[in-house]
Amino acid sequence: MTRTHTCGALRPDDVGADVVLLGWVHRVRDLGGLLFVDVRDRAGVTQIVFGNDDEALMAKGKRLRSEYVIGVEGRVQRRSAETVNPKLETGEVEVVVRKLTLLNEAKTPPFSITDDAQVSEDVRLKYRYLDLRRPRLQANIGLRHRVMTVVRNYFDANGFWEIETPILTKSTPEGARDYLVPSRVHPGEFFALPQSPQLFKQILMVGGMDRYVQICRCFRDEDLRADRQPEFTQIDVEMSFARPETIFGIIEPLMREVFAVIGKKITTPFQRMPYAEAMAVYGSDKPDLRPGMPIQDVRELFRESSFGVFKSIVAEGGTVRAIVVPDAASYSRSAVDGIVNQEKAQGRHLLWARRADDGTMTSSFPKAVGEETVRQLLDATGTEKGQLAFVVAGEPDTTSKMLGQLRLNLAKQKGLLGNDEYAFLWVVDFPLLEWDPEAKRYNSMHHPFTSPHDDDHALLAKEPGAVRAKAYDLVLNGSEIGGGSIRIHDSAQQSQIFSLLNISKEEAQLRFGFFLEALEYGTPPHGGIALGLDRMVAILAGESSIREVMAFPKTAAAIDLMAGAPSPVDAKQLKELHLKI
RNA sequence: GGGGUUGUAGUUCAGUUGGUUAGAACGCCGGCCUGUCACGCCGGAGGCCGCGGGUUCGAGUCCCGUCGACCCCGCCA
Repeated sequence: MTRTHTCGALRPDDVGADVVLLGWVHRVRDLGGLLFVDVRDRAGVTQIVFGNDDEALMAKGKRLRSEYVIGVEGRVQRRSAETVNPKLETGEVEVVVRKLTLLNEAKTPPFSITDDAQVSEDVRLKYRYLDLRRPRLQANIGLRHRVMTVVRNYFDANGFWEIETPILTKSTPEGARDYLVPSRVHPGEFFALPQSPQLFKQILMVGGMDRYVQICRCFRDEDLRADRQPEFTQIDVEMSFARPETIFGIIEPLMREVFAVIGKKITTPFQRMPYAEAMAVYGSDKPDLRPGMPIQDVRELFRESSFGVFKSIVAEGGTVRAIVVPDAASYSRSAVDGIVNQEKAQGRHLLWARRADDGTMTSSFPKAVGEETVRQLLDATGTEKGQLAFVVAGEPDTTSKMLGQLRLNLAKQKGLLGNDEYAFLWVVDFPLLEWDPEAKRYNSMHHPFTSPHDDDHALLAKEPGAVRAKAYDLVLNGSEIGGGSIRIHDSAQQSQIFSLLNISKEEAQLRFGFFLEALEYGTPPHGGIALGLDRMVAILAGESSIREVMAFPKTAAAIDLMAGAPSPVDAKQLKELHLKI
């Protein structure tokens, strides 16, 4: 039996044709002398009909159950006007069965193969092969494929070569925890799975490959989240002779093409925002611009104010910050108190002030502060009638982070995170280094191969913490979907950075010696970026977890519920690998 | 590592102040039914109440522990 059409293909034009459909029994409707079966495949659902003129055939049809795999030979027939099903793409026709072949039986599935079936995620993950049959995942996985195809074609058209890099590679114990693979041949030694092909792609630039791209799997042994899996897929990009603008100029049109896959037009160039501004105004290095509500600094109002608490915080170098909630008329006093109490439970003190629709001011500021100060605050923050301002005082960093979280929570509650809105943003000018107070030393914010900003070279010796990096993150709707940098191509500068990071020559040699040596053989200036494919596709699909766009994701405990991995192994295997548990 | 939500039939859930035989819907099985499409109607089966311990005359319900799922913080150069 050879398939002539998919189950989503037949239309009135096909009436009279003899066709063969292959697929799964989606639903059976047995009316006694008449039997309808919906046959489903990746493309859709088609109704087939058994009449009782052929008793043997009817009897065979009546034995069909959900998810049996069948082949159907028959003639396409137009449905009468009353029996057309407008919910089906193929609903104007049906196939009158002439021959039925049972290709395979199926156990009764634990959940029905429809999107409306409510199933807990552990059941879905255990029976992932059934979950994958459902329209939602079929659509998501199909979308993922189309995005990957667009990406490959785009980079090919722009002169990039897709080059594979090793999966078994060298552990570089900075950054995330490595997944290790023991070497059988070399007792006591290990490969690591790549956290990203960082060094290899840079060496490809040394190797004159000029433009590299790879849709590659990366591995990080860290705790999971809705947007983090231990293995995930990056669109990894590296270009010789690149400046940040070169990278933006390649990625922005790519995003246009990717979003065209779901029929969305996005505007380029994307907004750019220095890291410092993102932190101050949105309390995050990956701000979601959709809900508005920027954080405002109102410290000057309180420098000489009658509000002693705020005044002394400002005097000690702290700050006072606020966000204004629009359309807050619906917020009852108890709702506002609820928000304040929630913050209080986390040890954070939140004040508020509002203007009612009639202009009346109310606030949680102490009486002694006075109405005039509250009015100034509302004026300064632009809080209009029907709006509400939340205010917090303290260290700049803490206040911003707190208000940043609050604004996201409020936005979520108020439904301000439009699912059809795409707010792209380049966050630029990241600090090169961040101070680790415990270890009392600097760490790379991005990675140790990131080039310092041209204007900040002089600061390297004097004030390393103030040096900006030529690093950039691509942020979409509050999700970090990519990050990259221009790299150091000069081995002397690379050594300088290592010494700032307190990595000794010997240590650097041990960890990245091969890479440092490569830098000495005529390395072109270069830079790149890595985009998180899973996160990108999740946003395109409107999913809140990347598990919904991966065929075989792991649980929050990093377990594959279907395959049952990880699992113990034979003593023999351990012995060969020179391992003892 | 920490915080929160959660676990009862195949699935999703209900289950009162601790009290007879643990319910519903869908699914499943059987019967009837010639225009259904979430077919309908009639009947039936189906439970280690996650697991272990404790309190109690008595535990799905209370207590302790443990395991799994999800979300968040830490972590993720």
